[in-house]
Amino acid sequence: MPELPEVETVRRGLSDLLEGKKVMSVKSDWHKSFPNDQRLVDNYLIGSKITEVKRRAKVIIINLDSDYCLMIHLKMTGQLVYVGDQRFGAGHPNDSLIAKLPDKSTRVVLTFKDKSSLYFNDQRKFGWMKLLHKSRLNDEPFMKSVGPELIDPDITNTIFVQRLQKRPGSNIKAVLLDQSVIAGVGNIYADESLWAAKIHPTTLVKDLNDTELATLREELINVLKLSIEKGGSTDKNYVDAEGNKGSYLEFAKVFRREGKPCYRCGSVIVKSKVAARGTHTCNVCQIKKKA
DNA sequence: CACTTGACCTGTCCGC
DNA sequence: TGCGGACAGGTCAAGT
Repeated sequence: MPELPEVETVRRGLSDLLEGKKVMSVKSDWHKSFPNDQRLVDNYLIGSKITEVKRRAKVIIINLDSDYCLMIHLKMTGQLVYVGDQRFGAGHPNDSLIAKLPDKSTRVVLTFKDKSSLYFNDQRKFGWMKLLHKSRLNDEPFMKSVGPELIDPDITNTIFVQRLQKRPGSNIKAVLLDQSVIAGVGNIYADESLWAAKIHPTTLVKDLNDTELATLREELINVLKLSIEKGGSTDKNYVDAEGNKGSYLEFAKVFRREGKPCYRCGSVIVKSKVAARGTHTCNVCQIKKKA
């Protein structure tokens, strides 16, 4: 999906657009995208007002003024796009996307009292929107296992290193992608931060010293913060709450740059498979290390 | 237990 | 133009 910067960008947009909106109706024609009991939907979603839009790792949480909330995971291709009266305005930059909604990727539509709507689009149907009692949120499997986020200032380098070193025999990229170790990093920002830290993705955690891990942490934080500033990365599907694409990939150093020269040394960026994911590296700058 | 692979889906692109 | 296969930003369950 969208990784932490994309989800945070969506959250910020929705927070401005949705707070105070009263839900009037919900429509979904793909059960796995909206796996909720109709009675609960009728009693605790319809007629409720949105009070707050939060994020934890790559999950969005929309709090309602009932005791319930919506927990949303966008997975690979999910979008949450709000359409208000700009659909009818002239010259809006996103007219083309917004005017077409709902489209064939639309899985759930929430309509509000003021006639505006929130579209949950998800081409690949991996994502979901669950209505949960607020007190049960932390019983969800994802919430139970999810680790801390590096953009949280309380997560010191010591904590970061301790968490990674619980997986000494795994390659560093697989560990960065494991949400129970560190939350929010996905394929793009794993590749970007490893390039910046000059670490090859197949290097085993136990073969990295404290200096290298400290550098990796710094670079992860830099990459995540820069991407949030740029509104995230749009590779194919990702858009924010108003249908805008993110611009981070214009600044990417390796991701999707296979065949192009490394910005540091000029060698050709190559694509391989690590941890079952497409992986971009400069194999001159990023040497696989063995202790 | 630690770690890796397949499954969940649709759409697109590439080679034959 | 069609068809098969690989691949796509994520996470689980099931395998070794």
